Amino acid sequence: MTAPSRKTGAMADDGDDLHFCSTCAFSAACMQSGYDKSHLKELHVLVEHVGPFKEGEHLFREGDPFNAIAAVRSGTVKTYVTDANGREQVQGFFLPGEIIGLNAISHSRYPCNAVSLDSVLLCWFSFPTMAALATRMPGLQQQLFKLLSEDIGKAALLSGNYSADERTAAFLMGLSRRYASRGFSPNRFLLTMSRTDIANYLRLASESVSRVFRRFQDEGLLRVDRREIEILDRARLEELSRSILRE
Amino acid sequence: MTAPSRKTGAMADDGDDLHFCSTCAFSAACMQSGYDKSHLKELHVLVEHVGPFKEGEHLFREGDPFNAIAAVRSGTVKTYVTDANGREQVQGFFLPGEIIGLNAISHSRYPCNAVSLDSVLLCWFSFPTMAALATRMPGLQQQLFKLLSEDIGKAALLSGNYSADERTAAFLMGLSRRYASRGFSPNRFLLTMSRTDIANYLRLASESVSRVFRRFQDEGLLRVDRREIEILDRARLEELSRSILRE
DNA sequence: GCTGCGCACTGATCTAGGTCAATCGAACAC
DNA sequence: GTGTTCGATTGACCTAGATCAGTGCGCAGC
Repeated sequence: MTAPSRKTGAMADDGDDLHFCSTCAFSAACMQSGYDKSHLKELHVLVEHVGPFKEGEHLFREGDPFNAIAAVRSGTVKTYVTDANGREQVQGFFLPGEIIGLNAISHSRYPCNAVSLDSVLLCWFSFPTMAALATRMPGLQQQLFKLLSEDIGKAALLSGNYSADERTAAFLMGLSRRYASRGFSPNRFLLTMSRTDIANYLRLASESVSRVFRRFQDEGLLRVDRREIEILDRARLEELSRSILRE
Repeated sequence: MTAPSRKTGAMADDGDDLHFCSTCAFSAACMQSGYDKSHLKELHVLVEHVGPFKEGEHLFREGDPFNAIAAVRSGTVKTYVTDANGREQVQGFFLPGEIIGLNAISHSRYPCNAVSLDSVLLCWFSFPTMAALATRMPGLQQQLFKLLSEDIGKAALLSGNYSADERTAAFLMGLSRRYASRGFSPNRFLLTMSRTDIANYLRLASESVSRVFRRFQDEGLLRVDRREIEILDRARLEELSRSILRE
């Protein structure tokens, strides 16, 4: 929560027509929800644009008091906890447009750490303000319920007992779909995280991730060059990830 | 959602002072949230008491349209999905007082199956009504956010890569705490689910669950007799489950 | 150019837990 | 009582993936 170059009163230099940043999921949601100028007073304290965070900088740490959720504007954020034996358990990667911190509401503290993997820009949304606004904008309330509910499902995905191949395929297809939905190429993208991060996310050893990548490449499913990924056999990868991504 | 002996207009025979059933988490929440008689009109369609469901009967199935969340009044409910190879993945067990179906909001369909493990009584809460009410009762809205947020955390617990011992210990201590918080004995309780269900929940083979139970018994951590559990060395079990249950 | 550093990769082993196959035993029907 | 059934248990293997130990290699600093 200690952010560099914080801009209080977010709307200040964004122009009058853009009360939410273009990449935020809430933007559309709020517009659809009957937002109008009469809500402007709240909006002035609702959104706060911050960043850039440098690679390795923390957005918040486990135990920090919670009062805002964040939308990624650019870059990638990793959330993780450190378990009893000091091992890092990666909980998720957040791409532009995705929302971080919904799991912090219940205990009013962030239950995990969040760190930027590259140069990251964020919007902070004051949660109390958001909630207050939601009582007057049923569509916004519904959107929040929906986002929260989605995150329950996402968290459950990881928990099945799947093979290293299935996990890895699902990880790649998941990224591909998410990039595609933001208008990036679904078939060529850069991994912004290390093999170790991927492994900690998939509950594998980083060596296993290397081996699976290599085998996928040998079998013509994809091309891997360092952190560059090219999907070559989408159908086969979809097939492998079907049991995890469901449908 | 095809319920036996449904009572429409839930309040009918519950007495005027008890607009929510005593075991429902919402009961307290709504009372704290400024609930008063003026909300009575909504309440008449908000809650619907149903049951009993017999062992093995389904409350809902994957893909059913969602319009209500359920609070368990008595008995145990198991939620699960069936993966591509036909294996059952148990997502959770729900004890009296716990809420089922929050993960269905996002897609307006239940994403899993729910089946009763013994004789089950439920309250259904119409979710649209609940949400509408929440716009006028900020405390209720907050409570819903909190429940949803909690479920994200719960779903993440399973997903770590922990040993069979840790998983099993965490499962037992989790049950123990949940029973305790409902006023039951934390040290002696009956498992309402089969070894296979436990194994499918913990992502182990049922044989492994048997072996861990036996070893825990040999080491004096607990006494197991069929489905009866007695916790003997709470400290050691807490220790084993610490990395999963986190504090 | 060289050197050093940190990932990424690869190969050789090890092991936790899965799988397979019996056996046991409580609960129920008769 | 006697079967019968179905989950639980136990033992004997086996295997996916972890671990350990190098090796390779792009890149930054000089």
